[in-house]
Amino acid sequence: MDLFRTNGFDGTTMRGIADGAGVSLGSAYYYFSGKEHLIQAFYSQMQDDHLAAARKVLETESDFAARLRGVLTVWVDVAAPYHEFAGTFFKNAADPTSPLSPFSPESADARAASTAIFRDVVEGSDLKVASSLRPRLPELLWLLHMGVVLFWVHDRSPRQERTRTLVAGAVPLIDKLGRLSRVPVVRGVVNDVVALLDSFDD
Amino acid sequence: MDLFRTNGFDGTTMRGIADGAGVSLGSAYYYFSGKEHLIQAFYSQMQDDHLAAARKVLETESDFAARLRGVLTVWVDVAAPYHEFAGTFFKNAADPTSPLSPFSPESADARAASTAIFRDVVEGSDLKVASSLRPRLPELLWLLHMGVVLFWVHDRSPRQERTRTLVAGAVPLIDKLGRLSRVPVVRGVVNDVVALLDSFDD
DNA sequence: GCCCCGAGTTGAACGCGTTCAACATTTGTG
DNA sequence: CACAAATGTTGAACGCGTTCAACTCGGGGC
Repeated sequence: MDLFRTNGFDGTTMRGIADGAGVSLGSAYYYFSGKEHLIQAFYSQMQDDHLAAARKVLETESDFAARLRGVLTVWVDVAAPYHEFAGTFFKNAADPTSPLSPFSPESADARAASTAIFRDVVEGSDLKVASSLRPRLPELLWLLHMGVVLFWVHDRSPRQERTRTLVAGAVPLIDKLGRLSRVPVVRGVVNDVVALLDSFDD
Repeated sequence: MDLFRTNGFDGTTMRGIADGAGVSLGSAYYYFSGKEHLIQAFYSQMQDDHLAAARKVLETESDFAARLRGVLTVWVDVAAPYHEFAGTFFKNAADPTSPLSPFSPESADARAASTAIFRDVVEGSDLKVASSLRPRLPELLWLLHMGVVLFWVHDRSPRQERTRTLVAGAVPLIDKLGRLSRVPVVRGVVNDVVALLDSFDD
């Protein structure tokens, strides 16, 4: 971890890692199938930290907007230490053939765990949305989360303030949009959107 | 191009490229600063092809939905030959430190050219949207395009049919949403969204 | 005591992307 | 024409991720 933080992902060598761990190069490969595998460790560590931090938020907040904002903001906090080399980190995750991709079958568990957080965000709140939309909301919020992550990766502002501002600004809009989804004129389009999502469920 | 198509990005070696071109390894590096640079060639080639194909669509269609759908579908057509190794292609593009990232300063020109297509899509049509939204629409459609690209990269269906279905299904919704944006209740939220976008224009 | 098996360890070796000092060729100038 | 500067060209060399045949070693089975 120190090596990655100091030298970045590409700057850190397997030989350096082996040396640092006091083992030979070959032994490093005995325990980790490759350099990518080391990222997995980060990935699930971050996920666990986020889950724990999110739970704390969800214990204290009951308002939907506050819950959503809390969960998203807390992710920025948890991910902050890794921001510097998050680029090369997510570079590998963007490869659809990589098991690290958030859309890959191998990530299904992690994705489900993450979606569960957002299900909790919705279900523990008093949010009222169009009935057709409700069951789709957790995965849509997860997608929003992925969008925030993408923004965060490209965010060069100190302490990732821009990402925090984005979350603070976007969440009330999501909240409003949720309410709006029940208005008759809007509900029609919302139902269409949900129908489109359903059609991709094979 | 043949080599990339046959062996994928990682499977293609600079030595192989040099051999195939009948020059030495060193010469390959004289003309291309690195393997990444070769992707740039694809990138702009595809962009040019898309621009040309999009223009043809925009010459014949006047309805907004038809124009948008045409431009997006035509991209899938243009990109189809490269779909196999598009993964490793976009893997590098996802790195925010890479000049290949669609959000990087180096891609500003390409991004502007692409956004211009969508400006044409909007301005050449009879679309009526909330006045505040209109100037933002081109970049929002470009963002939609990036979403389609992301979906396309992960699309394993033959001939990328799923992506085409997505476009066919999503475009009418965008169209409806555009109309909806003028309805008083909705307009408020739309204005808020635009205000949020504006606030990130520093 | 002996043997063996499997878990753990090692560093040489491979192919890769990339760099670079040396060389070859073309172009411009007197 | 000469000859220097600019423009190409080359393959050896470097460091990297990764592989693998050879090795060490502890602890059962007889």
